[in-house]
Amino acid sequence: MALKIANADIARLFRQVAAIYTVQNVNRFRIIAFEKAADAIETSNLEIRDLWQDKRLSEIPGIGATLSGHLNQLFTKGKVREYEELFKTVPAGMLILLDVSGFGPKKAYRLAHEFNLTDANKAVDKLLKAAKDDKIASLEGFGAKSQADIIEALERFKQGQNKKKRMPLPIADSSAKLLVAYLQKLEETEKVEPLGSLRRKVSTIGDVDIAVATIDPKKVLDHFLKYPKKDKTIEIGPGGASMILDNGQQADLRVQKPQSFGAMLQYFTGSKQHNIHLREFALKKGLSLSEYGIKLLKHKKQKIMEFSQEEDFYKYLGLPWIPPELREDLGEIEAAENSKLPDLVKLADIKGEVHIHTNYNLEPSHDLGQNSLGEMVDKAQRLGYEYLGISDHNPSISKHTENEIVGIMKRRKADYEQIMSKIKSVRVKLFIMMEVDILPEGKLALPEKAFEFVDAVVISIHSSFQMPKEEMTKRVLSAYSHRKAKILAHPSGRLIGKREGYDLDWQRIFNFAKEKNKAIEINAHPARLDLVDVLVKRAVDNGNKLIIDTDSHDRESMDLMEYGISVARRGWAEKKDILNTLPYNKFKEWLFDRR
DNA sequence: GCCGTTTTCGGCCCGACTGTTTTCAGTCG
Repeated sequence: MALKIANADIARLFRQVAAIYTVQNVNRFRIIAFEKAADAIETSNLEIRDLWQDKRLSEIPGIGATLSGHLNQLFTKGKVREYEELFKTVPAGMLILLDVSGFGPKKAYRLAHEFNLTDANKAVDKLLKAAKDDKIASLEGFGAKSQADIIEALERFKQGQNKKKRMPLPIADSSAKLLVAYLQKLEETEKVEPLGSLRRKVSTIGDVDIAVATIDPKKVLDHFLKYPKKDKTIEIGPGGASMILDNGQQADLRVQKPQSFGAMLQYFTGSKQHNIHLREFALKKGLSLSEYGIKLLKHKKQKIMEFSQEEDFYKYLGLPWIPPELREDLGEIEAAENSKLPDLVKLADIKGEVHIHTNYNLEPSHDLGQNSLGEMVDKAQRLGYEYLGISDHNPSISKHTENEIVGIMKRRKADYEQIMSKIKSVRVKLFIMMEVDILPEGKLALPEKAFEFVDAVVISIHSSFQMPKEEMTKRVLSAYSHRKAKILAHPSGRLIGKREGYDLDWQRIFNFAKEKNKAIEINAHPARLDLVDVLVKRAVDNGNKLIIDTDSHDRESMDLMEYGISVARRGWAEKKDILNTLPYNKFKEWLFDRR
């Protein structure tokens, strides 16, 4: 059994080690190695302890033999012997100060040493008092301003204002779209693009970052700061500005002249690790990259080459343009070099979806949808879909007898068929399906006789989330084995920022699904975005078929398909990997396959 | 400490900003 240690805590530990090495002046590349590993762990969408259990630590770039050994100790014993020794060499307060913004290794050590901050719990208060007693300004290398900054940073830290919460992609993206539309209204705006994690379509976003290409930065900045949804301005500079929106999100704008917009876009899209790798790649070709463009190393005096298009920036390096969703340093640069970049699935490839709820009342154990079958079909038609599968939640098994449930199911099928026959000029074909709970013992919450009235079912877990991995895997596989269970919905059960996914042996799930021709769902619901991108990539590599659903409980939610597409693209999925890109006949063939 | 279709040894990204500085160190992204 692995001790439950979160990624954030492991990353923090590695950064503490890096900080101590920094003040000890050890080889700086060893320090960078710890920091790089911390970055990789912090941004990983998988729990490191799961990877450790599955012996997949080597998949995390930057974790080699030594750090694997350290993690081994950490998960089995709760601590790392080498680190314990290291921690004894510095005052304990130093490590706390590292969490305060503006404090790096040198400052944290210097002050912890100077004021003898050996008690971690009292370090912040003790240092704050020293600063207020005017004891820092007189130290060499410090001054009145830095003392005031320290006081402010420590007070903010005490109020717990250090950590900024990340929000689900769809939430940030809807703000970004409004802001982009607003910026486009200005004549001086030549181009607008989101930046950073927003452009890479990461599942969780910190700030809304946007770039504008313009010959008149001042005018664009003024326009930005007059945004009606602005709450307050944070800062203004010549190259950009930041504001807080009325929904509490932070929005940053960067302005750049059109002729060097491409290099800037590339730089601020990231990820950090992608950019570092790309610069190392460029160095070998004698080129130095920055947000301003490309320099030739042998002609130091030469003017920097500018790029208005990101495509040209990559092209100059001898690479095809790499889609932002792939820029995570997970092999995309090598793939680009060898012309092996995937042809990623697109929203326009989608021909239907099958995890849709209506307001048809079959007395389910979970929530009903808000719109009728007719309304949902109408929406599907407007989206240009060829087919729609209705997967209402199963009737509550505690409130009904088996015979009652069979009756409800029979009536629902008849009602749905009648409704469809009455809708004029309907092109969308209907699949009558159901989302069925996987009960704790691995049975499906639908009587066997009721399966006669569905084409296929989507199965999912809505209770008993805290089971050990082995039991949970058996539970899912048992339910998945039903001949009509074709789709495992929101497979990890995670709720972004609220609930971690449950423990599953993914390799076994994937292998089973592949063998039995079943699908793994990418659920596009804003709070879910589940399966996560890294597991999508693993499934794709494994040869699995996936399906992207919105899990809509109202017709507007069907527009959220694009976020499921984002997850699929981040998982390197192509059209051929996604079942609901198939035309109706092919899709039906798959849905009714009972191997 | 990590990593490898030019290396199992010898490399390892780039620049902005800030404060305390007369030329740079530390922090951040």
